[in-house]
Amino acid sequence: VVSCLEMGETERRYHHGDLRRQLLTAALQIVSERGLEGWSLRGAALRAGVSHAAPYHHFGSKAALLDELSNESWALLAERLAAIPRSGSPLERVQRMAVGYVRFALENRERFRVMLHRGLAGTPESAQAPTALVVFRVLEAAVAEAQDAGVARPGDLAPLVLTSWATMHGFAALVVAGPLADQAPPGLAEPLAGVVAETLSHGLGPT
Amino acid sequence: VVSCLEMGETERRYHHGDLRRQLLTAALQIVSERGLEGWSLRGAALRAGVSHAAPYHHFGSKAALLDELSNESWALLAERLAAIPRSGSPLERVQRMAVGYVRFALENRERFRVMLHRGLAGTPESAQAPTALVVFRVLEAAVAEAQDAGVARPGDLAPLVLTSWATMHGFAALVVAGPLADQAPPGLAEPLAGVVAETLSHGLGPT
DNA sequence: TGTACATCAGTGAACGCGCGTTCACTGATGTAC
DNA sequence: TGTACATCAGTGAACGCGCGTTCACTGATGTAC
Repeated sequence: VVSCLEMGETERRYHHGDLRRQLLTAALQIVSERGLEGWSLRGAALRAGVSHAAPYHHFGSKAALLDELSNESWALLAERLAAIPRSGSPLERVQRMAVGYVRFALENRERFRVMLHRGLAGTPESAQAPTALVVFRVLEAAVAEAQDAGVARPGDLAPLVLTSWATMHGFAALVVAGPLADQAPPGLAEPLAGVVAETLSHGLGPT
Repeated sequence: VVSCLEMGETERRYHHGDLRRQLLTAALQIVSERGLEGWSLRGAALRAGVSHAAPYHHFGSKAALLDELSNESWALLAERLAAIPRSGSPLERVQRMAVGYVRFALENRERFRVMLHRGLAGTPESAQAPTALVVFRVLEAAVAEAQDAGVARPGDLAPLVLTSWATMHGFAALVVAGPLADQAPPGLAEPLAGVVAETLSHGLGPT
């Protein structure tokens, strides 16, 4: 008997335990090719090489799959921001986080679009918020360190964190899925993110 | 013969010249009730009290109606920002623009959602960009005035404008259609926008 | 002022499509004895 | 080590729906003479 884990990537069919993952990446691919309106559960199943009813053994509904994709992406972004090393001033770290945020959005356009989409789609966005707030926590910790080091303005933490998040998120949104998309040469967005991050970090500094 | 203009609001049927407008507001209402996925051309026609084929005399397609709604909303926002009076320091005006931006998004949630949606939806967002960039121009002028007055950091204008736009847009997006929506008590968003705007304006200031 | 006519903005029937979801089924898997 | 059996993860047919869009039509409108 050959164990599941020893089977080749493509020859797995029954009970491979991988279909869930494959459906998620299939959905992501379709989104990147045909846009957010263009993807369907059936399409994802087809691309995963499986009947259109199969997804229902892994996801309760179309929306559930998209939610999972969104939550996973927020978590990925949070991980990435948290992994930014503590070298130099804590404010410089926040600055690097801003650039990392934008780079994440640029490198994972579909993921970022899905993340934005979930807030937009239904009125009950209850499922998304908790995961996305992990990003807030990561930023909060970084800004708090800057305050402790005396390089950020003292006082209420929340406004500083919100300004940081807003600036990163806004720039990413404008550039990846907003009016600034395809507006400038592709290589320009990241250096621009750099100077935007500088301006932000200047704004966080003491008076 | 009774002229079109003299007819009552509801009794207009043929050639009233108003259906275009009615379809737009109907679409907006449906979006606010059922979300962006929930609206349809047929639904808008129904709500406007007209057959489902009638819209095609005013809009080439479903997407065209949505584009018009988006462009109109961007223009509305730009107008509103431009109308903010020049009292006090030019930086304070930018600050008031940030608050106005967020307030616009909060007061016109559906419009703002449509604006965000157009960037997300199709890959060819060619139609949206030009109108949306009017907002950029308005901010650009305001920040330039601050530079001229010596209250904003001298040098490249673009990074300062982009940081401003990103911060306003990001905060609005987070609060109206993002993870922060329905996260805090409704009345909290606007004062928060105030302090975020302060932090932003501090960031624009000279070193 | 009256009449003929082009144009305009509606109507309603119809087409065709892809979709989400359900259901009874079947074959593979892993486990208890 | 074999065997019986519960469970699991697929299949394919089917349901029903609402949608965007097209088309031939018709009645209202405004205009040229």
